[in-house]
Amino acid sequence: MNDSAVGTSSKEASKQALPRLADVAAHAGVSSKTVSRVVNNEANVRPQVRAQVLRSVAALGYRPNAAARALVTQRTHQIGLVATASSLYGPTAGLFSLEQAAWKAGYGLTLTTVREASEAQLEEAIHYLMVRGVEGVIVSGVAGILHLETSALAEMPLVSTSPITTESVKHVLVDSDQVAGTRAAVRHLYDSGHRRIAHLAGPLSWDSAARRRDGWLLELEDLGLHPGPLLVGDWSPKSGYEAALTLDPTTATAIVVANDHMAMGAIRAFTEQGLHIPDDMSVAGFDDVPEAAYQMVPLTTVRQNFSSVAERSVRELIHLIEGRAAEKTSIHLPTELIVRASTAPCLGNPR
Amino acid sequence: MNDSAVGTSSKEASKQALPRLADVAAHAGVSSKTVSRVVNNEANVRPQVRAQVLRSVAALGYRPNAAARALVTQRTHQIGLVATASSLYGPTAGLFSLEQAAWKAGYGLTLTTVREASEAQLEEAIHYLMVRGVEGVIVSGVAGILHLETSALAEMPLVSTSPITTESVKHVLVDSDQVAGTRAAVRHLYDSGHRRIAHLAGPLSWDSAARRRDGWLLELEDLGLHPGPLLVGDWSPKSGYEAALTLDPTTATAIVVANDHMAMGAIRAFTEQGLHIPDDMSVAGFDDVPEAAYQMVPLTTVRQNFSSVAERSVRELIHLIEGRAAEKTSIHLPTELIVRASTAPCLGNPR
DNA sequence: TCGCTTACTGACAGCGCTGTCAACCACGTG
DNA sequence: CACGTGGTTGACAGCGCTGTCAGTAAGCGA
Repeated sequence: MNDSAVGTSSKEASKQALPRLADVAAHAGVSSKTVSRVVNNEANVRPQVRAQVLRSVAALGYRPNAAARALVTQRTHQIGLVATASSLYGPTAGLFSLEQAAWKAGYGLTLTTVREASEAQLEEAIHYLMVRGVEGVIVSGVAGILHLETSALAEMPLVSTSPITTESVKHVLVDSDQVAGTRAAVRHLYDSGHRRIAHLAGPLSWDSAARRRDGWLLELEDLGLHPGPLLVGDWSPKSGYEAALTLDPTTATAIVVANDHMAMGAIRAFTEQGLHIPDDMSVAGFDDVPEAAYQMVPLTTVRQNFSSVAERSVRELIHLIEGRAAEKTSIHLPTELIVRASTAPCLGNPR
Repeated sequence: MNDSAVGTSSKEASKQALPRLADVAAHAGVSSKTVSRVVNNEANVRPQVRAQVLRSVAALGYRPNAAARALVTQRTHQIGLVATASSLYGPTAGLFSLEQAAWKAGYGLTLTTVREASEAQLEEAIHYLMVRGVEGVIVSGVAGILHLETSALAEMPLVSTSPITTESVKHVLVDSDQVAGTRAAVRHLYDSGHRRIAHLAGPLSWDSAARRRDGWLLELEDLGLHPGPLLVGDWSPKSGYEAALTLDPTTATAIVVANDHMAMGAIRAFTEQGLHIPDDMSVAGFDDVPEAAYQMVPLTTVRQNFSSVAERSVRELIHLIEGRAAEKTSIHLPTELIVRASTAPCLGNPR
């Protein structure tokens, strides 16, 4: 076996010049097509030939060229992710699960971000990914109800967390069941005797914020209760703190907060005002961030299973990419109420 | 202007068949090379020809094929990111800044994760990215001191947060100055009268955990103090809680914790044991997560500027990709001590 | 007027790979 | 012994784009 064999046939010396299929073929004494067969694990190659090719591949350190392969097969095995550029826990938590799920399915993940969730930015992001050759797109943690109608997008498989209106049939929504989540929180507070239940919502331009508020509203209605005060924050602990400061404590005995970080800010604000949590005010969060259980007052919250959402998103997207029609266009995964110490039975008399 | 013009010259009907350069060329009545010039914004094209081509590009909705372009230019303008698959705040926080910085520089970001930070997994991840055609790799939030010696990797530009030993000169380390961070926290406690200062470290297989511990040790040494107890957690609030439970409160009046989430768990544990924060025990964290300021006891902490680290990482990587030699092989960005309410002057008599 | 420079344009090859198809070989089988 | 038959292999074209280089037209000074 010759020892210096990498590179193009004739001349070539210093440049690294990655080995190509032809180099492996020459080294193994077969045609490049046969090497291609081995590399792609196709049938109908004699075992000993396959072994020899494999040896040459290892000897030369051959790695297939993705661009060349993509060019001829018209497949890139890349999926694109559009995320909002924020380090909010929610959008972030599913990210690595997304990558792992894609990886298991043989797809790579190209990431891009939008600063705000406008139609224009989203379309730009998707175009950016299309130029990059992705075969499908996941839109995660983007705010509102977006309408996309560029015809080029209509053929692009799309899975999103927010309802996006498209002309495409290749579009599925996968998310936690936000409505059921806040409904469960409200019901829990009701069962503990609370009758005046406030809500601290996320920015209502976000669909998930609006849906959590809807759950609060719907459950109150079913229970025959008038809604308590509605406050609005921006998901940040700071906004939770500031919003809670504006709440008149006589108007509510409990509050359902749209995420854990705002709930932490709110608890801080209530405490500063001399309210005791949970005796004077019950507080429920949403997300179950890792530190929720280890707060000074461990937080009652609605746990989202971000990795399930991520895995399901990838699964549905790959179905779309492979041409299988979606069974449902909208999938809501269950949430779980985790009762800890920030909620307690209502001490006052239920009105 | 004709209205139905997309597709290959002769036959073709139903299939979408994205327009190619040649289609645009035919539509505009020029050669495909001229279209290429316009699309790539090269000089020496008559303004009116350029305008006509641009009109045809828009009319057909042409988008260049990245694979074909990459094949001929040998450039993919993709960079790869290797991250550990955890939703730790630190590794996650810089992610979007990384993407934005790459985007501004004209590069795409391909993400991959490793479950644990072994040499084998890292090499596999980098190979995965190489097959995907990335021109450089950023390794973020990966634990220990890794040694890579595969010759193929030696040519791959690499920026990492942890010290990775390679034979490559194309390798730069960019990170927050961890040592200075904990030194500042220790110094702050010393200045408040504390003389017995404990440390709750992250998993010491992580280089950043080890360096934070070193900062604690070094500053104590400079101050002529004996180190207080050393506890070890795994970055999670839970581990902080459990570790703090094992601390004998008579052996320390203050503790420097290696991240905010463990600090939260520790505060919870101290409180359960009847210790008052900060009067009975001062606690300092690390990271400045958004909710740190809004805890029941707002957390004194060391703020890392994750977006600076991310931007600098991308900048250095692109320098390496473009062949400029690195000026420094190791860059430490400053941290900032944020004093809040979880640390206070020592009440007991300084030994 | 010629020669020379400059601005612009297009023909053509080929990046590294895979799909198609024909060729080949070793087996039975009629 | 001629003839399939199925397993195995390689020649060749071409995916969509860009680099090279030659060619054409226009401008300009002598």
